[in-house]
Formats: sequence, C-alpha cells, structure tokens
Amino acid sequence: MGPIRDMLSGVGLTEQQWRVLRVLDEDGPMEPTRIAELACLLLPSLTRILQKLADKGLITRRPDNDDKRKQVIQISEAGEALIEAHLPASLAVLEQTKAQIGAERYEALLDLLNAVEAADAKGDPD
Amino acid sequence: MGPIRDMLSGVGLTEQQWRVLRVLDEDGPMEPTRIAELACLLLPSLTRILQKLADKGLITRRPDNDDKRKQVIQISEAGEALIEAHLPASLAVLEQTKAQIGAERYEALLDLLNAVEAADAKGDPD
DNA sequence: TGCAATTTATTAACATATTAAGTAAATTGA
DNA sequence: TCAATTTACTTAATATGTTAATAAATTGCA
Repeated sequence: MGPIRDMLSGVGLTEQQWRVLRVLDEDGPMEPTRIAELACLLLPSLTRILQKLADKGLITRRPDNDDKRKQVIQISEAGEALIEAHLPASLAVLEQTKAQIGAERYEALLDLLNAVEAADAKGDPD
Repeated sequence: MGPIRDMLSGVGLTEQQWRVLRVLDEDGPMEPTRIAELACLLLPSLTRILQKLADKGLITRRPDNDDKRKQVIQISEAGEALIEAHLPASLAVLEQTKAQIGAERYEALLDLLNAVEAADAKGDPD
C-alpha cells in the first residue's frame, strides 16, 4: 500500500483513518462495532482512531437513543470534502495495481486470502 | 497466523521474535541488517526485538572485528533449545494450513503476493 | 421482579510498524 | 589527507495490533 500511504501522508491521515472515513462516507452513520467490522479493525484500535478523527473535525459522535451503550458516528462535511478530494487518486492507485498484475490474478488473490483466513479460523478455536 | 501465535504465547515469544530466532538458527550468526532482510523487519523494529531476545538470553551479541559499525548476532544454546522444542509444532501448523487450502493454491498465493509487491514497488519510487 | 450473563465501548499495557533524526564508523574522491 | 558521503545501528515520536480488565447498559431467564 505504499503509493496510497504516500498520498494520504500529505493529508495527515493514516491508511486506517482513511478506511474508517470511507466506510462512513459509503454506508452512512453507524455504531463503532459495525465500523470495526467493515474496516477490519479491532474495537480498541477503532476507539483511538475515532478520537483522532473527531479531533480533526472529520466525524461527529452522538449517543444512540435506543441503546445507551451505543453511539452513532457520522462523517462531517469536512470529512466528506476530504474524501471527495482524494478518492479519485486513491481508486487510481488501486486500478493501477490491478492492471499491473491483471484483473484475473487480482480476483484470484482475494479468493486465496479468504481461503487462508477460513483455514486458519478452522484451526483457531476463537 | 492465529494458531502459531497461540503456541508462541505459551513460550512468551511474539511472532516476530520467533522469526528472528529461526533465521539465526537456520543461517547462523549474522549482522542485524541481514536479519532484518531475511525476517522482513525494519531496522528500528529489529533493534528492540534484539534487545528483548538478549534480555531473555536467547541470543548473544558481539562487535564485528572487521567493520566496527557492525555487530554479529548469534543464537544462544537456550535459543536453540527453544527452537528445537517448538519448531515441529510450528511446521505442523503451517502444513495444516497448506493442506486445508491445497498445496497448489498455497504456491499460487505466494506468487500472487510477490506480484503485488512488485507492482506496488513499481508505482512507489522508494 | 431480580440477578447473572451478555453486549458495547473504553482504557491499559505491551509489542510492532513507520518515519524521521541522530550518532558513530567506514568509504570515497579530489 | 580530509571533507563529503555512505553505511549500520539507535533513538524518538506517533499510530496500530492484541489481549485483558472494566464500566455501563441491556437481555434473558429463573
């Protein structure tokens, strides 16, 4: 992910922070547990990331009225603007990588990674 | 790598510390820079890992006589004993994963990961 | 109803990843 | 020979990964 990281470092964001922002931009407001699933992060990591994104003014938080343990995280206008400004470049990097290794091999890679995850999960009683 | 990590946590080692020990056990004494290459670690990370392994008495360090910038890291007898005691279990986990996804698919996965690395390196002027 | 078990999120503690900067030793080249 | 550069390693600062502990709210069942 070197190229994408280079792009993000100019904006002062890490890859994980960027991933959280993208999830919120794509799927709308949601609680931290769901963000963690979609962004492939553990909750303790996400807690720190949300604190930083809130400090930067890229997200807002509010309590959930139905379940007071939960909160609702939402991307801010500043966050949306940031996504809009840099998403094209991000997608271009991904497309370039896919093109260089070939679309078919790219799909095959994703399949294999899922297979390994499933295999390890079988051996791991978590 | 969940299963291997579970095994190592019982010994008080992390995956990276284990990897460094294995490299030293397989290829003999060498300098930190070479260890970093073989174990896929950056030197700052390796510096701390070597400190911890030395604290545990699993490695020894001595200055290099030819080039005083370098040092020579060597696995200790305790380190060798630890490898000998747990290598079979470690290899068994790997073989199990390979068996579950299939040897051919396992090879294909390694090839694809190398392809991605090469593609990203091309786009990344580092 | 009352309480144990579960869920959600945070905090803490330790380990690694990454980048940048710093230091010492060795090499290079005029 | 000596200033400039390169190499080897360390230190520092910031961020995430991972596990465990904890607090608060909710759930479910005796």
